Amino acid sequence: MTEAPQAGGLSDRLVDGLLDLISEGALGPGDSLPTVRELAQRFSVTTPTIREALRRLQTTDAVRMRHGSGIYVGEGIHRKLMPNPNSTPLKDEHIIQLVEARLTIEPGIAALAAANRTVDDLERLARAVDTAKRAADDNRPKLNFHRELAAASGNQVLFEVVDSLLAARSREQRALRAQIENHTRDYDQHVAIFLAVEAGDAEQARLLTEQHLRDLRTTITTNLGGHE
Amino acid sequence: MTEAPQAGGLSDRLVDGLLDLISEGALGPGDSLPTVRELAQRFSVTTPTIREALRRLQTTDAVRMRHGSGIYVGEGIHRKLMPNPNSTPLKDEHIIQLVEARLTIEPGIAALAAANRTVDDLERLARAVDTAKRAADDNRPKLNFHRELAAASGNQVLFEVVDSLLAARSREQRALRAQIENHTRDYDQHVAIFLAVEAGDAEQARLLTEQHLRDLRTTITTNLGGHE
DNA sequence: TGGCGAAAATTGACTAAATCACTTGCTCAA
DNA sequence: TTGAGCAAGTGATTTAGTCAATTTTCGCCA
Repeated sequence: MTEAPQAGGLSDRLVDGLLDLISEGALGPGDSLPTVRELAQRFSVTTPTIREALRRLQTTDAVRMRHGSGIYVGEGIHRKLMPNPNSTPLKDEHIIQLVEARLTIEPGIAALAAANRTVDDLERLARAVDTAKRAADDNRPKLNFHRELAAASGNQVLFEVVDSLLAARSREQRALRAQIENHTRDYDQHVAIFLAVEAGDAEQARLLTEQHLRDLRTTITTNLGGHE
Repeated sequence: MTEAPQAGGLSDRLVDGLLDLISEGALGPGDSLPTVRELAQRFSVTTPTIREALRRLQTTDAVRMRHGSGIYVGEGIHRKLMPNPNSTPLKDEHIIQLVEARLTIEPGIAALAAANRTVDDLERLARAVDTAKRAADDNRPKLNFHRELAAASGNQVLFEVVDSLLAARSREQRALRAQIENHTRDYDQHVAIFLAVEAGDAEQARLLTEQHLRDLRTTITTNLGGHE
């Protein structure tokens, strides 16, 4: 019956209206939107009101508001899955659940990557393996091995899953992580996984990734359980 | 150079301040927050400004604003992963990627569920199996089998992964889904998976789930790929 | 006494009109 | 060519209200 054109509050409708504006304009990340004042006029509301809708879109990086410059479409506009941008500090329990989730998910992704990787993927994977070694003096952006491995699977959704899991942790565990991780062992295992992916050996990539994450889980649980 | 006492914009600081308010007050979903005017006064800003921060928190269901009633903590406050709340319509390509992602992830979750399920999990799983049959006349909430299966794994992060994947699709694919899915086959396969989980047979649960999702993928790709 | 219903208080939603702060691009001189 | 500085454009925030939905209060009536 009622097709519910009035979904709810004005703010909800403005969010939809802004998303429509982006869709209908075929706008992508980096493209600019009208000014706040123009948007307010176009939707027949005042600036504080359109601003609330823009803040909601900013939360998921659907838009970016740059002071003095303008409003732009962000990378989040195409995203399907994401880490909670309003996250509360993680408890130890969740850190363990995070690594166990990766242990469940990533071996299958490694197998997919071995089957689907392109030469471009291999190049980025190789750079990711090295990134850990060269530390900070590099001018090129730091690449995370597990993130690039997921990208090599060719499935954007799986990439977003892994990216979200990694982001959820790195939000605050950076200090601890640097201490408890075994960088030498990680490097060797990353190299082994890379070689399996390069060779297109899906089963080997799966097994090596599983063992790699099993070791990581052991390291984390022992360093976390004895402490607090 | 970079003295960085100011984390960023005022709105960012207000979001953090509100999250701190929730954390320090040990508030959980359902608990109420001060009124907009009180919050504005407490943070020494005006109402439109605190309102923008509240809208950002509302985006992830960290808070809920109920007109005339008040502001309350929402379920999203504990969430680590979520579907994009400002999503753009999915393309066919992404729908296929979604089911392939599930095919990669869910068999392992089924195995975990077989190992970790409690009697309470089994009861909810059984209800989820039936839900599809009884359609809408039920007063009890509809339970999704795959969501409950993920819950039975005992890992909250894995549950959120599956929940996000399911939510991303169901946002708009409901009409299509009803047409292309084979409900009878799904029911039979759900029953088989349930029995394996109940028996604690992890490998059987993994294999059955893999086959179930393989069938689902075939159904979707054939009904979708007519143009490609 | 019990509860029903209207009025009042509370609270979020939104408007309106400014002012402040940051960016960008332009001009012009060194 | 370079750099400083000005000026216009744009987002950020304030101030001071009005409107609308909910909740509570309390008197009236059965």
